[in-house]
Amino acid sequence: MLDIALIRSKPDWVKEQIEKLNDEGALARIDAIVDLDARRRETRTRIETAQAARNKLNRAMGALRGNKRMTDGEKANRAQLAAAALGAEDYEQASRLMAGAEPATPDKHAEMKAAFDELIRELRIMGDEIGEGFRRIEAIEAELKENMLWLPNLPHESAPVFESEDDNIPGPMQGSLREFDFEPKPHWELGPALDIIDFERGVKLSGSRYYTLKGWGARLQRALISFFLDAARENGYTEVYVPNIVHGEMLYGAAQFPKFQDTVFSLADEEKYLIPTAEVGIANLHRGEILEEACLPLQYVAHSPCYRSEKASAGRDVRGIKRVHQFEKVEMFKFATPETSYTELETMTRQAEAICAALDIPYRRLEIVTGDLGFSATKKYDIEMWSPGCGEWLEVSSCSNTEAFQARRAMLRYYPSGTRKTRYLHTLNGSGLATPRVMIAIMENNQQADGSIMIPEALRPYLGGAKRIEAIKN
RNA sequence: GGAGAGGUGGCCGAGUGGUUUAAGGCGAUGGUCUUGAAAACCAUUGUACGGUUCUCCGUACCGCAGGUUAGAAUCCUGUCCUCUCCGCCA
Repeated sequence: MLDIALIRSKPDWVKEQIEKLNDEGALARIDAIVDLDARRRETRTRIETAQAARNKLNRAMGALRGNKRMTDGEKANRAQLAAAALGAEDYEQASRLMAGAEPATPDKHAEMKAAFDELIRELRIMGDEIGEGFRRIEAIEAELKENMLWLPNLPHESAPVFESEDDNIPGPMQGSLREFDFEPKPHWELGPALDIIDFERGVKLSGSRYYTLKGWGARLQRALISFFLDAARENGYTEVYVPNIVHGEMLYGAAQFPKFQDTVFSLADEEKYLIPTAEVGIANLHRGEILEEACLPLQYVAHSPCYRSEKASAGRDVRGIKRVHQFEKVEMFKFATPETSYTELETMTRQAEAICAALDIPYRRLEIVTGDLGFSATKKYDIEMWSPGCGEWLEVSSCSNTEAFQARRAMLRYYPSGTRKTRYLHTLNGSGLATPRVMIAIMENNQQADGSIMIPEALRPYLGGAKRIEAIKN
């Protein structure tokens, strides 16, 4: 979520920022938000003032009824006078009467019960009006929140302003392209040929976009996961294992919901969901807590399966394992102060690149332009590996700073050193890395003329020292 | 899955409808005292939102959500979670 105070104070500036994004409809929400916010504050101030008066009167009521120094006649008379004052909406006068501060005439004939009933009747009228007011505030705030939840994050000033993903700015390729003296095959041919990816049986089990890995395929994936986790740990990230099934609230916290609700799988008999990334769990780890600045930045890494329904991508990338409903990913995540978050983003991105370099696969960094930033990032870098079989660049990592966008939703805060004033943390996330696409890149780059695949040196310790996935002899 | 017990501030813990502030303790922070420290004593103590503007004031929050009441931590209903025992299970 954005800072409502920022929208309130600089609505036109916020609109200018949103115009840089490729997000139809977000702009119109700003005017609605400004209006709802003004109504919310006006109503809240008015109703809370009335509530303050009522609280005071209710306490005075108890004090009057229980007062041991007053005669019943005086109490009855005071109740009568107070009820009249309430009828005239003079709450101060009524309070003073009940507290015994104003003179009253003890009246032996006044009926205690009748007098108090009258007073209670006036208080009930007041209470009904206030109740109605709070219901109105709730409705306004629900609408305001709904609008806020649909509003994307604003781009950082350093994000290049262009329209779409076609304008993303590629950096120079790192590493060297393989030179093949044969036509390199795509992984959807290599996998079945080596009997390490079985598409048919995956489809038999679960339908399209599911697959099974077998033998070296399954082992290669497991090796990659271990390698990625070790690399992150060496960079100072604490390894965590998080639930793969979470409350919907966590998905709001990580800013998947409400906008991307239909990309997430939900459970049939519970209000819980399969995570689309381990980021969901990590981002909410410190939900509702207030951290001390001295422990920042907090760095976590987690491996998890990622479940994505991919409804919006029907028909795209239908061959192979580039876009599937279930895959494995190692996710890096940082909680940082606003002062350090952008240098932390650079560090994290370089760490993801270093993993690509260690695997000896040609890769490049893509600077994401404002029109392709997505919903929650202020600045983003993608890292792509070249796949000679598919003939395309594969996104294997995406590193983002969300500033306080997730922090406001999940209540992630810290006390700056020496103060007790809370501040929102900045959160950063980056894949490090995602397995199916890295496997594609390894298979397609390292394929040999005889059909075998060379295993990157960095992975060999995880595979019993094996150097190569041998072709099947016919 | 069955039975029982419970959920109150950073922590422990009191509080069964009201005479305006969730008692008390621990911890933490600041101060006094001291060469320094400890001890003792004094003071302070959460979060969000709104108003005010640098200091306060107000509202809400006692797991969560409803309800009863002029008034709820307290009574009622639902729900979630934790613990203990039993059953099942890797």
